[in-house]
Amino acid sequence: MKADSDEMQRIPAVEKGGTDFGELPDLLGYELRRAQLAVFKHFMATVAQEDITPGLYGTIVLIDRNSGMSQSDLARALTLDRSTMVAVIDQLERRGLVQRRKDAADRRRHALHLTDRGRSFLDRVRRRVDEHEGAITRELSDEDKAQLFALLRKVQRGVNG
Amino acid sequence: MKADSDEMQRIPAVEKGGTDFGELPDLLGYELRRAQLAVFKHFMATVAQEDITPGLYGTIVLIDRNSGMSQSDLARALTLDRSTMVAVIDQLERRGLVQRRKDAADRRRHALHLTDRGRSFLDRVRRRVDEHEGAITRELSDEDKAQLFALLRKVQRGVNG
DNA sequence: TATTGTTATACTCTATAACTATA
DNA sequence: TATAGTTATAGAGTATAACAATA
Repeated sequence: MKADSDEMQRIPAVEKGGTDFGELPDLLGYELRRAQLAVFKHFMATVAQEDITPGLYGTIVLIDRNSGMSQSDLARALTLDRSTMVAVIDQLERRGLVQRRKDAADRRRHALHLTDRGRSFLDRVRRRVDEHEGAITRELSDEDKAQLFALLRKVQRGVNG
Repeated sequence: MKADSDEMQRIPAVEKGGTDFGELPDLLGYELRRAQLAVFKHFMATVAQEDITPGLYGTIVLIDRNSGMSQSDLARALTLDRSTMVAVIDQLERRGLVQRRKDAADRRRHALHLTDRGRSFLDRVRRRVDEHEGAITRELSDEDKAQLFALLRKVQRGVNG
């Protein structure tokens, strides 16, 4: 099951030769996709100088909070295959943000740690991400925000549960 | 901070060796992503017999509503490159759902139309999609739904506007 | 010149299968 | 046997660049 692609979008009132091709139905999936895409784009613009993606950011946050966790732990936490983590950690290590350390107790494992540089990178990026978060929710009151989070979780409960 | 607070997003409770690696911060992007992923998965499961994706469904809906539109029109409506549409329409034509017709007025254009089979396919799938929509919103009251759509659009306005 | 459809190409993200080294 | 990390490979979805036909 893949193809979690970025193709589901509502029609941005496309005017071409005066023609408007209308919108897709009022489907929750469409609206979620659109919102998510817009937020993703904004994230990327806000942290452009740092060369990082939401996924990479999440990875670093997780390693910071769970120093010593293994790549497989991380893969499970992110619902990714462990083979997928390899290139991710490769990249972060190449950039000097993360370090793989042989786990003494279980030598199959790579204990993951942020480097000093990784920590200061995280601090810096976190400020940007906070800025981003403030910007994308600027139209929302505190109550709106709470409502939105609650509703999104309700949807997830409905879909899964 | 954290614990199983209702307001924190949980990483798929990864218990491995009794270890829980915690959660990512309460970021709207994460929550949107998770909800969207869950909904996408549910869509795919619901229409599994029909071999269609949300993107393909949207394409067919659009062609149905705008018979005769060109591939470029469609690309603009979906915010995709027109080169990307080629393979999409190829597939739908191969499956006998869509037809390319030379536009008499402008012979560069391919006027797109659903075939009879395409229309009955759409009818069939639409029933499934409605079913899907009902299922994923089953935890939501009508008011909740209206709220959620409104909030998602508010976010988009905040991000773009 | 500009636009439509097309091809060739490439990039990102992800998965599966199979290998190795451990356990 | 089972697990951790790795590699090779594949597939989906997308974009860019360039070209022929047409406007």
